[in-house]
Amino acid sequence: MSKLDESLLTGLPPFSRLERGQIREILDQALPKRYDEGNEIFHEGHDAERFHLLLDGYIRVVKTTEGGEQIIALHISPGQLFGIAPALNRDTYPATAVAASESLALSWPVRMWPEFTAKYQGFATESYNTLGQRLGEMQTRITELATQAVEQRVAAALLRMVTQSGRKVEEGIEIAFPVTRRNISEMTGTTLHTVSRLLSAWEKDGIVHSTRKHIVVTDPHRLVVLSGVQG
Amino acid sequence: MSKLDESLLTGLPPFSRLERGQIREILDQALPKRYDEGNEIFHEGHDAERFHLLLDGYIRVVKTTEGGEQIIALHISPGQLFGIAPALNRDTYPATAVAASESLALSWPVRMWPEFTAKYQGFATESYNTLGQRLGEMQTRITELATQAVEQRVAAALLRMVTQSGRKVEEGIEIAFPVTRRNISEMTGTTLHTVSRLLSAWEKDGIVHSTRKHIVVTDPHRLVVLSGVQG
DNA sequence: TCAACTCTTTGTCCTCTAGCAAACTTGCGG
DNA sequence: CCGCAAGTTTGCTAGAGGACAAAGAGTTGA
Repeated sequence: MSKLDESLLTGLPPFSRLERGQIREILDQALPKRYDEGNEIFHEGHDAERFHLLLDGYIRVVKTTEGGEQIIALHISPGQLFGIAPALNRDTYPATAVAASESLALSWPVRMWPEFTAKYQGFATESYNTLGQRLGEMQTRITELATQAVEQRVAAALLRMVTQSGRKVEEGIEIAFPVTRRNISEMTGTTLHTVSRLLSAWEKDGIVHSTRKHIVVTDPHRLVVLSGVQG
Repeated sequence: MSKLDESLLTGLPPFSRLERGQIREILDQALPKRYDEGNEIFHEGHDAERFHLLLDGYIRVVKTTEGGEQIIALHISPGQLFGIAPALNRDTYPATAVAASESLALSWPVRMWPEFTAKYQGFATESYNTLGQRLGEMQTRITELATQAVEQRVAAALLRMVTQSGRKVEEGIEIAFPVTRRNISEMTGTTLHTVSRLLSAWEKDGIVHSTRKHIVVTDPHRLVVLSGVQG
């Protein structure tokens, strides 16, 4: 296997404060792996053997209820750590990670986590920052689910995806990974039927343009209004 | 001010691995404070100047939406840290903390957080454990809100409070701090009206006995069934 | 090129529960 | 002891959105 290039990690928050030599060390111990769309990176309840860093693609972190319904806990974008159970002293993964599109990730054995945090100044700090942000996002979702109507939640979910992974195209801003109506319903706690109706209505109003697994937001501003954010 | 007794901290998870001398040091720097029911400990958005440990009583951590609605993010029981913004490198409190009953808490300036985690072996570990648990609880609530009906959510909320703070009385198990119908609605994303109707129905079925601000669960098992947990 | 899937759209029905309104109860402060 | 505020109960109504059903469209693979 050829050596990984150091530029992969330079500039990513968890590693931004490290020196070249340190990054070299870290990379030499990383296991890179490619995942096709739909492939699992790890599974809920299984032993947390490795922690991961997404280099390219998108990951959905999913939880399955006793009733068999799925809900999407989190979207991971390139540059983010995920499956960081060791940071919380957990020994199993609390959810399942699935590639939303073809993805490339590095991973390390969990036993290296203490070493990373102790040895590399700033790694722990950045990791706990990330954790804090996720805690905040979850809080936001709880609030939304508890107080907002379905339409607002779906609008907010689209905006979140656009913000996190929007790529500009001529019509507007496109969500950079495949999303189905069902996926959106799993993010917002509704049914795919309702999501479909909403998207159809918004399409008619010229707010979005959507095809199969593919959504372009043509009028982000009106979506913001729909999401119910006070100015 | 007389010295605080060391036994206050001995046995609490964050400090369980410390020696007497260390506990003495920590206590000497703590500021104890009493709060009446309804008093604020800290307010959302304000500078996070101190982190806190609840010794006695119960704390509600509350978030207010733009629309003015409140939702209860978290309940804190004696022995738990709260307002630990510094652990996540935040410099403002993400939510408001209010005493649910008369409470006693210690607090320390946030600048001591790095010292605590560095100096006292196990403090950081235990703190991040706590954080992991809270993350898990939030995940559970998101799942509930997204997939369960109101009745199941209210049943689950009651059970959670009973588990966290249940005290045995002759009729059954009593929630150890004052709770209003409105409070429960703020935990479950419904209205106080609906909660009132549910409690009335359950009272009729002999599952709970409730008075003003006060709830006793007389048949926990049937409540578990209502909450929809699969066996 | 056909078959099987997966994803999407649309229609209809019906339940749950939010919203509104009003009365009642309890407890506290003056 | 009274009056007021906070908390609770209950009735009524309308509407959102879930459940079910069925058909259409796009993709994949044999």
